[in-house]
Order: sequence, then C-alpha cells, then structure tokens
Amino acid sequence: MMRTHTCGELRKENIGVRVRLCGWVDTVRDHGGVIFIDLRDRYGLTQVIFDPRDSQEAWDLSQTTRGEYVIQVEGDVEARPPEMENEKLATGAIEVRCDRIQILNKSLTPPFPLDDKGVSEDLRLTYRYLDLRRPQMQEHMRKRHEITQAVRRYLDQHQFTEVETPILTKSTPEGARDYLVPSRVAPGAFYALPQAPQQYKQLLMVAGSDRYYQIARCFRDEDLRADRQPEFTQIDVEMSFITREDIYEVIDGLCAEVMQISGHGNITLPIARLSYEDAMNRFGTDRPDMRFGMELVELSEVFRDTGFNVFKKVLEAGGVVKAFNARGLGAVPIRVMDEWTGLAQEAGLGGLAYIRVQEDGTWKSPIVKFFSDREQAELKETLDIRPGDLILFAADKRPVADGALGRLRLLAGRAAGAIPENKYSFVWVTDFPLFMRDEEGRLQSMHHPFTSPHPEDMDKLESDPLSVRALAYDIVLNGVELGGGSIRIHDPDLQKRIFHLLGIPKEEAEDRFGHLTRALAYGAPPHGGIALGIDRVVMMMIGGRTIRDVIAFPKTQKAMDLMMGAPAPVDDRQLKDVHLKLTRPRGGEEKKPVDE
RNA sequence: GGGGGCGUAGCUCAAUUGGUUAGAGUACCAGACUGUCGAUCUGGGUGUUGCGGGUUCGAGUCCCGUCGUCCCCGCCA
Repeated sequence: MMRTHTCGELRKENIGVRVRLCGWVDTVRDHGGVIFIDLRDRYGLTQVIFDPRDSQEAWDLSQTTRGEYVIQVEGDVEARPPEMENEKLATGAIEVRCDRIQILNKSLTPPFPLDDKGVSEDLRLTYRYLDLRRPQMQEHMRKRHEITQAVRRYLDQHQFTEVETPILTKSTPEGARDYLVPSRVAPGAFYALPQAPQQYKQLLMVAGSDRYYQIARCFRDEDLRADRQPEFTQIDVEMSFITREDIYEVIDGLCAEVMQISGHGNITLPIARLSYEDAMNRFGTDRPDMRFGMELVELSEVFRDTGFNVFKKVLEAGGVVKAFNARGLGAVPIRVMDEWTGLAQEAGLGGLAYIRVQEDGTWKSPIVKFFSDREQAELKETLDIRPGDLILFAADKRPVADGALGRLRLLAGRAAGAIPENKYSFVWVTDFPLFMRDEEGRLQSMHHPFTSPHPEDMDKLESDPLSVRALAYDIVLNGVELGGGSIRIHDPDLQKRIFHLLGIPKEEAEDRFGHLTRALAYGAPPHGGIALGIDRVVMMMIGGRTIRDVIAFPKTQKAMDLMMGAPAPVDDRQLKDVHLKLTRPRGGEEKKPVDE
C-alpha cells in the first residue's frame, strides 16, 4: 500500500496512528536539527516532521528534498504542542513524526512558483501540468466535475438519455468556419468537426428518443475571446412533443440545480423573461446584464420638434434619440468622457452627447443650450435626473443608438460600481428575429435554418421576412450568453420553404440538408431544444473572467496549444495518405515542446 | 483583417532627458540554526533587456520590421 491516508485527511482523532503519506513537497523548513516539510496532494497539506533523534537515515534523506519532489513518508500522527497548532490548515492540529522517507521522484526547480497567482498565462499554459497542480486550479477542475455530474443527474432524473454523436461529420458551410479532416479512403473529400450536434439531435427526435442530452464537444474555427475557445463543451438538449414552456421549465430547474451545487444557494423560479425587442430597447443588447439599472430610455418624442440640429436631422431621417442616466457619474473626468466618446464612435455614433449634473443641480453640457425649457423639463422628468448624475445620449438609427448605449451602459455601470459582484441575474431572452441580413443583403438565419418561425408571423414569411419572430430563445446570466435554442421545424414543406427564403437552390438544399428534410418526412414529432456552454456556466459559477480557467488544456488566442505545440506540420507521408499537397511552404518552424 | 496593452534574472517587477558596471523582492545555490508553518541569519547574480535591422560617440530607453501573449472590434448559423 503506497499510502494509508491523503494529505488532507488526518485530524486529532488519528493521533497515535501509524500512517503512510504520499505527495509533493510544498515547502521545506530546515532548522538544522528538526526539519518540517509541508506535504501536498489534491486533498490538502499535512506537516510532516523529521528529527535526527527519530531516525538519522530518514533525516539525512529528508534534507535533500526540494520543492515538488514526490515523496512517501511513514510515521506516527502526533498532537502538535498546543501553541503550535496552525488554524490556517485543516490538518493544523496534528503533524506526522516520520522515521521513514522515500523519494519517489525528483523535480527540477519549477519554472514558476506554484503558490503565486501573478504568473504570465503563456508560461502557465506551457507548463499546464504544473499550473493544474495549484490548489486553485484543482478546485476549478473539481467544480467543473461537480457541475457536470449535477447536470447528468438532473437530466437523468428528467428522463433524458445521453447519446453520443459523431465527431467526424459533414461540413455545413453556413454558420462558423468548420475544422476539416481529410479522408484517406475518399480522395479529395473531407469530414468536418461538428459546430454542434444540431442535426443529429433532431434526427434522434425523429428516431423517437423523446428526450436526448449530451455533454458534447463542439468545434468552431473562429477567432478567440476570453469566453470563446475553438473547441468547447455544450450541454446539448433536445425534447419531443414540447413547447417553449417545457424547455424553460427544464432549464430553469437545471440552472437552479447548478447554482445550488456551486454553493450560490437558491434562485427564484421561474427565471425572468424578456423579449428580444425589449432587451434591445431597454439594454441595447440581446444579452442584458440585469444586475443593475441604467436602462435606456427613448426620447424621440421629447425632441419631436427640437431646435437642436443634430437630433432634428436624425429624427427626420427616421432615427431615434435615446439616453440613459448613469447615476452618480456626474463628476466623471473629461478624460474618461473622451474615451467613451471614442468607443461610441467605434460603435457607429457620430459623437457622444452628455449632460454632467453638478452637485448643485446645474447641468454642464455642450448641448443643453439648444434645448427648450419644455425639453429640459421633460428630460428631467423622464430620466429622473438628480444632482451628480451623468446623462449619455445617442441619436442615430435605432440599432446603432441601441448598440452604442448598450456598450456604454456596461462601462458606466462598472465605473459607478453599480454592478453587485455576488448577484446572479438569469434572464430568458425570447422571440428573436428569424432572419437577419448578411453583408451582401441576403437573408440569413439568425439562429439556424431549422428554427421554427413564430406561428403568429407565419403569413409574413415572404412579405416581410425581417419582421418574423422565431421560436428561439437565449438564456443569459449577468450579461453572458450561457446558451440558446429553439423550437425546430418538423414540417418538411416548411423547412423547404425556409431554405428557399434563404436563397438556397433546391438542388443545393437537397445536397446539404436532404438527410434532414427526408427524415422530417417520415413522421418527425414536434420538437425543440437548447444548448448551454458548460465552460461559460462553470466560469460564471467560480466568478472567473475567462473560460481558460475552467478548461484543463486551453488554447491561446492564436489557437495554439503551447504545451503540446499544436498545431504542427506533418510529414509528407501523412499528407500523401490523405491526398493533400501544400500550396505554401510550411509556415513557421515547428513549436518545440518544452525541453528537459 | 483592424485597434490597444505587455515582453528586462527561473518568477514578479524597477531602471531619471538616450549616459558609464542593468537593480529589487522572491526563487535558486552554499553555509549556520532543534518548533517552524511566507521560518530565520550569513554569503553568492545565475542576464542574448523576445528576435532582426537602423539612428547615435553611446540604445533596455528612440525609429522600422518581426515574433509571442493578453484585451477588444470584425467574425462566432
């Protein structure tokens, strides 16, 4: 037996017991005579002690240990002298007096201290196995495991069956860029890694699975962000014979379960709902952070016949004037205002109009002089303007004004300290538009082409497609999109009609989606589902800033695996096997894995 | 594809207007020390200032390029 206990286990009750422990040397405190070693494993830290009077041989060996050496020790659990107890340690009431030690493995000096948080991330990623050894990262991995387990348990209790779907599948040019895998046996043909198991899960509904879920790995070859990795994991769910309400109910319960298991207590159910239209109007985004106010207010009516030319022109052109009250930011430095103006311009605004309300109630602003008394009075009333407030205006086409103010609202909320850190505000955003226009002005699915139109808008599909709502929904937490889904189309004729509206020629639709429309034609039940990004869910539950902290081996912003050195060139033999020829010399040198 | 930040000892950082031998803490190495738990004390600098080029009597510092990493926009059905 390598060990009788773990390093987090021993307590006063174990005093007098002979034990064997294994772990990593956390710190060595050598007093010339007695030597203390903090022994660490996943479960905790135990102080072991070597005294030459107990065993000269063991003492000699213990003196040669260094940080991160892997050792096995054997000795007796002792009470610490009363004044020497360490309250910071769970095992702090005891220590292990050792007369045997074996060095199981030595360690080089670690490239960075394992007890330090301020280490550059590329170094952590290069030596991820050491980074993951840190108690904090172990806790993250454990949390992730517990959440995943809770999800499985919950869905199992709700009659869901976990089904695995292929990783090697077919490219669907719509949506994100695919990762491609060349086929050896079909020269010139490629598999694609799934962006999501979308079509498979719908086919499982046709197959009568009724309730499916999967903790599914997804791949998207797009640029990375703090909350986006090229491969990520979804809690993928699909249900038959349901309406949106059934999805909300199941996922409400799931969110409550995850909050509970993560130690955040009970949340009030049902989770609030907000239409896409309201979200855009009130928060300027489809993923509103509902932890604070500062809601956007439309002022077009207040300024309907204003003398202020900038607003006037926008309103005449069919645009809107909107604003929000950044309460308490009236004294914000001009430097910050300049920065925000720059950001507003980046968001498409011509400029950023504002009023800084002084403590005495007077308005300091370059534009107020153009406002009539009535306009000023109505402004004050509508925005509930008080001393010390900051009012930020946007005048433009509605989406531009909303988008800009939506971003500014977040900055203002943060600057004002108006966002409570320990609050968890879930919200459903519902009734997304079915379509949007792409850069070339063509109709495109906002969610995906299998999303059911809202039944009330069915007659506008051809006449006014952009106004058609979808039976689509997102679940949002504190301004972060955790997931989204929809009720799907189960009528093959409607599905074909949507493909047609999207400008996909019949033949191409058959080629790309024939398997799906054909399946729908064989008695597909009404169905719908949702997918939640589990990386983001876990990130939110630990209060993290990036999903890299909850992924064991994440990639850098350039999609590199610094530890493995992936991606990397392959040799000509491998290329030949899959019938590939490079049109460009191999770019860059091979990333050397860590030496030594 | 675009904007911005960072890059100096193993690690985290400092280095005046461009100035002479690039420092600090920590880690590491050696020695001392029998109750520490961020051990302490003494001694030791271990450096291609990311890389390449340029300007200059002189570059960590200025200029150009390049690489890496992070944040954001675009992109992410």
